[in-house]
Amino acid sequence: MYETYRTSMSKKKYNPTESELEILQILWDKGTATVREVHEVLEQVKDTGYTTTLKIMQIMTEKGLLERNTANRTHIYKPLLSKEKIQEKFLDKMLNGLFKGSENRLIMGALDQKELSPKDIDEIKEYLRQFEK
Amino acid sequence: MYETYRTSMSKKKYNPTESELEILQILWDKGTATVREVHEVLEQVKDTGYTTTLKIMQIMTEKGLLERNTANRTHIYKPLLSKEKIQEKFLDKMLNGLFKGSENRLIMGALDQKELSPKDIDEIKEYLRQFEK
DNA sequence: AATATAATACGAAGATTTTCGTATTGCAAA
DNA sequence: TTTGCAATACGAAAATCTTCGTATTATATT
Repeated sequence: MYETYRTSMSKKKYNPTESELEILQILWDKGTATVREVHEVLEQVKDTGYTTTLKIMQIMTEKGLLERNTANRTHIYKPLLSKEKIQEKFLDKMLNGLFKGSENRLIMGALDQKELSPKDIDEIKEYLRQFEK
Repeated sequence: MYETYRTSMSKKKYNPTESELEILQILWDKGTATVREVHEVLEQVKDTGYTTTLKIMQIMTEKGLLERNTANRTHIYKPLLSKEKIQEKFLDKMLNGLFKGSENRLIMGALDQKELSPKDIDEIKEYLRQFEK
């Protein structure tokens, strides 16, 4: 009933592609969804066909990024990796790549670009405290 | 003497690929370099052939990512986009993509992952001040 | 029951990126 | 000058990612 091909990808850390990431974000948001549901959100942002979305989600399942319930004719998909996990992975890549040696530029850049709420600011200040000596 | 093909890519914001990014980072570091020099750094990290590096750098020049001085037989390459510009672009992508809605998780994640020096911390604290109303 | 609708499966074409082999040529050393 | 090495040019294969058309089948509608 539940499928999750993971043949030969067990350990290999898998990097979602651009398209896969878009789909993951929709699934994280919804928790669980059918291809149709994902596609309806996707096509508002991107000009793409239904079978394209389907195909990518099928491939993602093969890769072990998604799991699907095939009990009914209309399959229901669920992400296998948490948003937090993937965020961490990408962040790590940035810090050890593009921002290596200028890590705090990433932090300040983020502070610049986003209007953070006073609450966010406080949260960050509080968070900073733990690093002082 | 100086080449920079920019045919038909004038406005199109160009996204460096994974491999291109690796090369850019070496060039930002060195300021200017030959293919050989770039390749010698690259192959310490990655199993790759000389002509592969050459080819990619040639393509990058066509794309307008690099400029090369062909006065001598051994060409000298230089990045055309600043590290800061690209950093900003990627950061922007993260904030509007993966981290949309949880922007401060990016900041806190960055604080976690890197051991920031006390100097960095102070800098960030100082920087934060400007956002408090 | 017949027909229409909607879903999956799947192969293959397209597009992009990456890798590599080979040809050509400049330059230095013998 | 001849030989050998190092550099570029370039095409094409390989690999990966994306898109799409078509076939098949389950479910709903009439």
